Amino acid sequence: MVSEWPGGGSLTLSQPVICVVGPTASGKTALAQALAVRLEGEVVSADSMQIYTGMDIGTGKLLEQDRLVTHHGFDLLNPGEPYSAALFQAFARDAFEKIDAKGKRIILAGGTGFYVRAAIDDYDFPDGEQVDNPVRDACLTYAKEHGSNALWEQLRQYDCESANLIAPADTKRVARAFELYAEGVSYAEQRRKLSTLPQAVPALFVGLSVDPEILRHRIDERVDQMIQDGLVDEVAALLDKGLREGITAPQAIGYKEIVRYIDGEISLDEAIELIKVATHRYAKRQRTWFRKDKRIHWLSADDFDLDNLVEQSMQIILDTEEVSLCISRSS
RNA sequence: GGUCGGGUAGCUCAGUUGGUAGAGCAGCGGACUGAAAAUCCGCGUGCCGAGGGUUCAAGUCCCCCUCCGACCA
Repeated sequence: MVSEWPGGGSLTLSQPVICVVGPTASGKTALAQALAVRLEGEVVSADSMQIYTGMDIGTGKLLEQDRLVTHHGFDLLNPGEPYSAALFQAFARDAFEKIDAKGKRIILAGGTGFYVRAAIDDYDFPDGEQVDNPVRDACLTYAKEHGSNALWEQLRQYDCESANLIAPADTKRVARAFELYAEGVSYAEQRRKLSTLPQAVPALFVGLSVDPEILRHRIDERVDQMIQDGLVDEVAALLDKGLREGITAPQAIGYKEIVRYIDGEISLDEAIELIKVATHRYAKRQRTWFRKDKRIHWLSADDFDLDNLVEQSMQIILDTEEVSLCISRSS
């Protein structure tokens, strides 16, 4: 029964999803796989960039020959195709049910906080155009011609409450609020539900935390390693596969900078420096995002000791399930 | 050795006719319901290279020392 597990949930699973979260370069990939091996499970990757075919080195995707268990969420699309949190939600839940039906454990490994929440929590994405939304295009065109402030003023005319929740310069959200308005949905109403959003899927969370200074060094080394591993060639190959035409993929750190280098806009050294800085900032945003989620059990990964982290994670998993059993017996 | 630049926030630099300093980047904090590795919001005390002098008042003018760069020997 679903309600036996923390958070309850509307998706019926025999065991809770184990979510491994944390900033980039914290070791999520390794820990998730180790746990999957230990628990006879499969890994679902909640990563907005690893879903793209051919984006391997720059996304830190686990190499095919290194995969010891089945991984889901890799290589779903070509870099020219757009994607969204709503699409990931559907994909992830479908994967959850299939893995669970096989009697296997589900490990969700995610650096994309929004995707993790979309998969686990009860986010309700209204029906509508998944991609290439005409309302969005109209908004972006309007903002381009009249400025982002003018677009925001327009939103205020139609949906004042939502407009007040969004910064005028945050064009993406202003446009999104317009899309929702066109579908008869209030952005403000959606936002209001956020704080009390229930879980839709039974889950428990393990987070890897790394001292910011240590993580920064680790990131720098990882970026240098990516260059040595052939990131430039990888990006060059992707240009022939529509990387420029995409909406989501060209935003990836490590890719947009190398494209500028290939275009002769900046030197390779400048590109490498930009990648490092962008990754530090990304890690910072991930820290902020996950920090506020009180469900997460944090483990220190300052000095990455996989066996130790697996043991600590197992303890958290066992403890949580014991508590759940007690609750279900007493109720 | 000489001449000219320059030494101001972690970095790159602004600093008007002398009134004890401010931008960008980084960093830090935050937001986040269909692009999220995206988008956006907030946070700026630092012996103004050292010492001395002029002045009510010096990052700003004068002297001297020191370091870096360029040029001339």
